[in-house]
Amino acid sequence: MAWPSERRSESRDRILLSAERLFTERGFDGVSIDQVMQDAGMTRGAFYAHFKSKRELYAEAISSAAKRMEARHPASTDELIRRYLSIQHLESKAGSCPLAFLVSDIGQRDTQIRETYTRIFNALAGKLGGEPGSEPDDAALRTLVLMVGGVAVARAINDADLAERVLEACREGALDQCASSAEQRLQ
Amino acid sequence: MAWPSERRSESRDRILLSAERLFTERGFDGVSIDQVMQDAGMTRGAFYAHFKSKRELYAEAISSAAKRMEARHPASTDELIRRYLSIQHLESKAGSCPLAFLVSDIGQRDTQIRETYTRIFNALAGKLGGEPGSEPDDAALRTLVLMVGGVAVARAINDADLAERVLEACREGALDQCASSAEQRLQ
DNA sequence: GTCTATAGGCAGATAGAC
DNA sequence: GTCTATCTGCCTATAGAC
Repeated sequence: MAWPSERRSESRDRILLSAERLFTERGFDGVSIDQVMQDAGMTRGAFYAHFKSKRELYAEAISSAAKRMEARHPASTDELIRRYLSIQHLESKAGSCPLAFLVSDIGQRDTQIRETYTRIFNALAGKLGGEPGSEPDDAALRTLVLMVGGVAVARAINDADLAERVLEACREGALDQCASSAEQRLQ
Repeated sequence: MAWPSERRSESRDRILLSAERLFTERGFDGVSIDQVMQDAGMTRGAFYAHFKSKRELYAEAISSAAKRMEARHPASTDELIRRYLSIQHLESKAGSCPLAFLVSDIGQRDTQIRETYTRIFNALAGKLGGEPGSEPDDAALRTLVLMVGGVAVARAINDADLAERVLEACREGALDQCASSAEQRLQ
């Protein structure tokens, strides 16, 4: 969902870009408006000329980060799974998926933010299986949980070898599930 | 791992119990020491007679919450999966699993806290498959990611029906995986 | 050990000059 | 639109009375 009636200034876009990166990396409480504005090359006072509140910025940043990811999605589902469940994604400082990086941050936020998260989740699940436009099927939900959960867990644990093994195990599981689900659809 | 050399006062246990519930529900930044102490029936000043810092309390609370869960684990793996991936677990105000509820909170914390999380993760993974004492196998890692990820995602999304469907899809996947993994071990 | 009081810092949001 | 300055409130942590 876009906000077509709103003007997009260059400053606004710079704030949003900084917010995407910082919020995804550190969560809502881990980032101050001051830090976002400094990263964007401005001072605090200018913030409220572009956004109503920190919460509004957070919701827009998550939505914008998801759109940016979507724009770079590979054509093949297999390739998407491989890139998502990779060390590169885990360690990326930009372009990370808010579904995984913020999954346990969202439950504490307000309705608008949780709606944004749910919309993004549904969109990605729809890409992974089921008829487009209708509800995603169970296999797609499982695959997406393996992707989101795998990245979230690998980021939490403090053991690089175990993190790699988690990513690999989930990658195999997700690819298997996708293959057998596509097979079933051909029957 | 316990701290056997430390005395356990009744007050200390009450603080810890409140911290388990509040931190698991709202995360590190979502809870103040004031709130924990009020919940435990004391005032702020008494806190530092029992814990060195908020971070220390957080680490101990996560560890303690995991131990409390473990003590109530059912004998059967299937039953564990069913209870973990249930609405009751999702909505429980106490006895929830910090692995799922805090998964994307942990990456922002210090080494001690991340080590605690990793240790708990390994312990639960070991219960789900592989030889006891050695490293958990890939199927166990996948099963645990489905459980942790399923609960985390279901908590994040703002759609009760979809949350139920996510839990159910993960439950089926985890039970299937467990069954076929046990089968393989018998061969 | 528990209390009240407070130090010292940082946060979100606003006001008004330019 | 962007700046500096400030209001207001909450936080962690400590000091000192009891």
